[in-house]
Amino acid sequence: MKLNHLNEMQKQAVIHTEGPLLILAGAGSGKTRVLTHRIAYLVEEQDVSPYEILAITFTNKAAKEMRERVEALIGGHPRGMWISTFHSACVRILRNDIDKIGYAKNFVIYDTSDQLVVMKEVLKQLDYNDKIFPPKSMLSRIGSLKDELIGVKDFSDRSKGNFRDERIALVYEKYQNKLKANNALDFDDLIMRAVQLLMANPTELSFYQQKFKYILVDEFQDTNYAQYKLASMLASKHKNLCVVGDDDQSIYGWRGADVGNILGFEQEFPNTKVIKLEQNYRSTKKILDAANGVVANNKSRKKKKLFTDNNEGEDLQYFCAGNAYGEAEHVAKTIVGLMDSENKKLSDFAVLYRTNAQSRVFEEIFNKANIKYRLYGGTPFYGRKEIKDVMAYLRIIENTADQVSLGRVINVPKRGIGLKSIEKILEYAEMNESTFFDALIDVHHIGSLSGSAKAKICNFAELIISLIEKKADMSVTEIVEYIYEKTKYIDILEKEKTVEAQSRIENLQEFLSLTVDFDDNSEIKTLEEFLVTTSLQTSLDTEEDGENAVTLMTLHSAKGLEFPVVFLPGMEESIFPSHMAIKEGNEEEERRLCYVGITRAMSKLYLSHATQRTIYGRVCYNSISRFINEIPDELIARDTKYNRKKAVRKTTTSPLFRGEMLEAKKEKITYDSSQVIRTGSKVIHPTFGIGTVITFKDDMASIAFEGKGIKKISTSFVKLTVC
DNA sequence: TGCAAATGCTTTTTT
DNA sequence: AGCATTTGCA
Repeated sequence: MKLNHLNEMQKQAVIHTEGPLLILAGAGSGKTRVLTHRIAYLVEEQDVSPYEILAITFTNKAAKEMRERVEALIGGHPRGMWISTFHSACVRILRNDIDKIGYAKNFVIYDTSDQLVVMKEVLKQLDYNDKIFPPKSMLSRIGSLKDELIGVKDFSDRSKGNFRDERIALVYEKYQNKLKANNALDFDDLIMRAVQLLMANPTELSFYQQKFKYILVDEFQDTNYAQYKLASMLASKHKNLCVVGDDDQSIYGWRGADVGNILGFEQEFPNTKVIKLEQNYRSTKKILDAANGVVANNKSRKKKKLFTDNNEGEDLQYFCAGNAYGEAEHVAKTIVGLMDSENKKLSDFAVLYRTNAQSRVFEEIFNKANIKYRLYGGTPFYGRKEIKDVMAYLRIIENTADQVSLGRVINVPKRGIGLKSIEKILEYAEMNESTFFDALIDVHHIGSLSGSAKAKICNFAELIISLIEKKADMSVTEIVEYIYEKTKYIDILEKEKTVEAQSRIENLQEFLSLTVDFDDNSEIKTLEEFLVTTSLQTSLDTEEDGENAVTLMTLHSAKGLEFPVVFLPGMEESIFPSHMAIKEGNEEEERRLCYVGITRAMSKLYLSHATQRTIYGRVCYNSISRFINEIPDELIARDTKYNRKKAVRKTTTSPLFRGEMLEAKKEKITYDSSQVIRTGSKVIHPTFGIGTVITFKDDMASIAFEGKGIKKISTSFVKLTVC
């Protein structure tokens, strides 16, 4: 196997196969290449069986990519090798042996919205006020407990004496019991339960320890305690644990990721070999220097400095726009310009923003400018109501204990089973200590229900039963078609004749093409398998390859990707760094996020800032981001009259600081001065559309909009286009 | 039961 | 602003 296209450090990382290995891989230093070569090297040169290798990533996409690259290197299918995410590896372990910790093997996986349903029920039953115990924050608290492998018992013990925590411990207990009764696990359970299973069952643990002679973990800086524990447990026999990560790219601390796992790795694993990959192959010198300059401001980090043999490159471009629209227009113009002058393709560009809300303006402007884009994130396909409904039917068929799903669709589409009827069924179930589903079947014995209610419930129960009977000899597609047919879901939507209903129908049809794809291509074609893969899938996984479009995504989703030209808009205090981060003192993580953003760029980087921006419907005047000022001055070309010293002084905690407001207002008027608004002018308003100016004094205009009435508009706050 | 109106949120979100 | 959820009323 040829390794001569690897640099010295990369080569060492590939051939050092025995014992713990920590690879500190800077951005763009070729870590995926190292990982894949390492796996290929083990198989080809060291005669390691693929069966003995476990490679863990965080995303399905990364796992898929790694698998493909390994296949390309060894020229074939690595049979028996586990290349998977933490979660799917855990599902695999749990599927085999979860009965040993009191679950049934056909468990379902609950997503965030399912969790919320369960949590609300818990709080209701405990009679806790959901203002004092908000369901969402209860879930996030419990989530972090699970990330740290703190079970119900542990937490209840350690919260003694703390009034609030004692109560939360009850919530936790009840929540876990409910999940178990539904034979369901949430995402955090997947990891925690897998660890619990292995800890409680030495036979199973030693089976996996024996099996996995070589373990690799990618993005190690993003592991939480539970994931770390899982990896180290599995590796404790052979001690061939190779972890790859970059503490400077740790951006998921808020989700329980612990940089300590990477920083303390050498202490935890004696005789760890440490290899640093510091040569960057991605970016120009100037881009890299900018990234280094920013991240150097962080106090807690392993000292390192990326270098590159790449060209010096161009200056970074900085632009100060009047508002978010001006900012997006500038980006659009730059894209069009570069396509023209440098033959760039749409897919060469990425716009990376801090919050999803920022995408809207870009979408609007790109649509106007006829720039094709691909938006990542947002509501995932599987999160759509209609899709969740179909999935709920499927989940019930697989696991009738799943009350959340039953509750979800018992009256969807509407079949006249109301809340009161459901309560009566629940009562009956509780009295007889049966499941909700069994109560449905027994519906005739529920005296409190009216005859018509009984009939409706009976119909529903029969539908489910017929589905269960048929599932064995039907493909997933056939089952779904059967559900559509029997529930008349699509027919009912068609009668609505609304745009939403139409898009729901399209989604339901799209869902069928997913099931067809599954039926054709999946190795295991059971409904159970379909449910697992879909539960663990996200919007990021559905890629249309070869698509020529500009990428729009958050900085978080951009990790691991690269683009020739990158735009970082919204470089403003309280956007980036976000006001939450400033308030909670998480500045360093934001800075790392900025580092991630800058290092996505290969040859061109554009940063921008808008003096005025509407956030949550309020107009804000944010000062320029501290991160801009941390980029060495000589690397940036400033396409503006903006004065750096002034901005540094201007930085305040409140975005609505008075002085800034006045200053910004002045600037804004200059921005719009090319337009002449007078009585009778036809103007275009970004939200109201076309209108006619009735009166205009100072900067206030009364404008009549077609079908929207007369609005008073401040022309210095809203960008009006005169036509 | 079903709807419209009122209210409440809102950083990031690999699974 | 935009969205989702809850509330209040017919």
